[in-house]
Amino acid sequence: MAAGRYASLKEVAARAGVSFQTASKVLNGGRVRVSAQTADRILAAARELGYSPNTIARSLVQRSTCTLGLVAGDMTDGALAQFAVAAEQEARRNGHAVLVGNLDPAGDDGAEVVRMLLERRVDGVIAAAPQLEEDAQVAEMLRRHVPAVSLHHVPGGGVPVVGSNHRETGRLATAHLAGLGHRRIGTVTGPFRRRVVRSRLRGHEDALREAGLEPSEDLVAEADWTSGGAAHAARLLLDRERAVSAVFVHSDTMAIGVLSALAAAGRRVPDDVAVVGCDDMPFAEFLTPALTSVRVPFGETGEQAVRLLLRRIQEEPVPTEPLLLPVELVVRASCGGRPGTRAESAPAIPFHREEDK
Amino acid sequence: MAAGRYASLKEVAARAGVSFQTASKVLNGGRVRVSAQTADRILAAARELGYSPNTIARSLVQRSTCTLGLVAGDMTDGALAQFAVAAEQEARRNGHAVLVGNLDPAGDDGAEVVRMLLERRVDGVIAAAPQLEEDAQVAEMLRRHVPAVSLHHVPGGGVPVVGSNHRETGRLATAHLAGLGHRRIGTVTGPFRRRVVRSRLRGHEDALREAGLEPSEDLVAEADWTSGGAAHAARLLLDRERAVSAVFVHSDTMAIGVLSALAAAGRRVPDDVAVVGCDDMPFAEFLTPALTSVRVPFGETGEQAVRLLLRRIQEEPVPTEPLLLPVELVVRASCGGRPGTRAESAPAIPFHREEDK
DNA sequence: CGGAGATAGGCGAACGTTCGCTCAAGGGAC
DNA sequence: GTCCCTTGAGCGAACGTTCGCCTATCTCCG
Repeated sequence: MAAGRYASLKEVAARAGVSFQTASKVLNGGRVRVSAQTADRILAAARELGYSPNTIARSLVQRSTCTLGLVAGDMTDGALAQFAVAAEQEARRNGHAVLVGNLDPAGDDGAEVVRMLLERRVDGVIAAAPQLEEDAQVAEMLRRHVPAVSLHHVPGGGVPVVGSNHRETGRLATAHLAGLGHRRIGTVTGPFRRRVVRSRLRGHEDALREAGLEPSEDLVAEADWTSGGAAHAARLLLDRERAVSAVFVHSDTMAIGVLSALAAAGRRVPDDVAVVGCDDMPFAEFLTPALTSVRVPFGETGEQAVRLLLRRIQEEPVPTEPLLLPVELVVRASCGGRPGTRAESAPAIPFHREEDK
Repeated sequence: MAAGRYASLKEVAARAGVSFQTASKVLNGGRVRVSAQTADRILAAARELGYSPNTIARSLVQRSTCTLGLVAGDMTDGALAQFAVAAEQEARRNGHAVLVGNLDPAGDDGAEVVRMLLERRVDGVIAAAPQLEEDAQVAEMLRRHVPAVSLHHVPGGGVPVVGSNHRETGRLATAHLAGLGHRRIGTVTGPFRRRVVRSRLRGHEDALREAGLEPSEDLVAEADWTSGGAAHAARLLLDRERAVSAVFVHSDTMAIGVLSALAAAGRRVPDDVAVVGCDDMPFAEFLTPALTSVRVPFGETGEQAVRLLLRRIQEEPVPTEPLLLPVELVVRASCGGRPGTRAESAPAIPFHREEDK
């Protein structure tokens, strides 16, 4: 019941008959000059007492907690969860723990969350909360006080960005639809105030123009990343433009809502309307019909973010341009194309243009 | 670039012309006897230097980190993510941070993750990883070293359990299907080795018997919580028992796979086969057809888990029986019932029978 | 005018480490 | 037999707090 007290170095040392500093060298220090005998005695004593190093004390003297902070936007979104899990595991492989702060949906508590992390003296911060991409106060805190990396834009810069190629994501999806002969291609987007949304929209328009089509506001419907919001937006889109024959949706979760709205409107997918999502969540393949989607490497992004952050913490030089991982189109039944084919985004990492991210 | 060093109490005190202990009292201590003048000077100095208390040092002397550890199974599962976010926010409201460790899918690194948390001297641990429900080593670590609460069974007990009423979940879903007149009711489950699965299955069988039906192994298909696994299991189920007219699926994510398999087999939902899921994920309402589901209060569970853990940390007495939150059936189109109605699980919290959880 | 009590603030110790310096003993080379 | 070097281990200091106790000054009362 009462949590057993932890044995300290002093207790271990006493039991082994050495000074606690010597015990420290054996148990936690690296290379030291101690006789094998003494070392064995110390190790035995530690084992018997169940010694567990107190990293708090260690942090104090070493001025490093081996802990990273993760500022998370909406973790219930599968995409961010994939990122976060991969990031934590990569951090742990490198001896670091991860302290998580989940923002409220509006992101109003960004400064509070970052302050919490700073007071706990995290060695670095990963910002993964698009709600904060225009938050100058948080940006300033990250710039001034702690090494950081971000999944999204940080006002004023100074924080390396890791992510995927959002513009290419939009381009890939819509180019595929255009390539199938669609002329009236709509899109259901996330909130316009998010840069990721504007980037994907730009890619979407790139693809339209490449196909000789003119972007039209009537074919764009803004939603809020939820299935419900997307269903509503899709209804608006169908009302405005009955001739729409294809839709690019900014996330697979929203695609669920779009499919729902199309079914309710009596449009068959893909016969009447083709649909392409993005993220390529695990469930996408099992929607009805199976959803064509642009795969975004969230897990790999999480690992890269941690690696970059650890390098920054070591004060190694890090690239200043955003590191954008490539995305790939996974074709399935929902667009009426030939399922099974994949189109990878051409360029390798890293990308260099700010407007891509 | 170089992370600015943090100002210490000594520096603040020097600037304000007081001893650092006095500064400590004003800045971090509670009620102290200090003149308003002095306090102002200290506060001003702290503001000017951007003082941020070093909670590491505080933790060392107070022997409390105000940090909780969360051992997470599969965070990419929306249900656990809801739990984790609510738990973290509740912890933060109470001045605690949350350190997360994500298990590998097999859960083989449970002891390693818990050790990492213990070395960081978390004040308590929340176990939310069904992979560990038979892990005696982890159970022993939790029991001996730190206050803990668990979302699942812990071998040997001694760790309070918080969760929802899984047996009732199964009962509610299947009773609804039976009430609609179905006689051949199948179920696609999670892995049998998970207690939650066996509990839900027991509830399912309860409902069958209450309706005068005899449970049959042929109507049970085991899956792995994924859409793909569920699709496969559903195909097996249809092969074994072509007469099945209703299916209870152990999660909404798996229900996606079941709907997919039914569509592929040419069975219409709900006309040919009725489907009920559980979890009531946000997307459930927007599947085609809208999915009837048993709502499980993951967020509330997370909050309760944290409250219980904090009480345990304060050494307040906590109930020894599992705290099981009620679930409710949300009826939608997929079962062919009358959408919009809800059936709440009758009993209030807490439940007392071990086999319920 | 003396003493008690309140008020403001200082001071030493402790928390559990790491780090670098010191010191004793032993061994080999001359 | 002396000197030096290596090896093994001890020791003090520091990291930035909190906590309890101590002290100096002031106020008020008899």
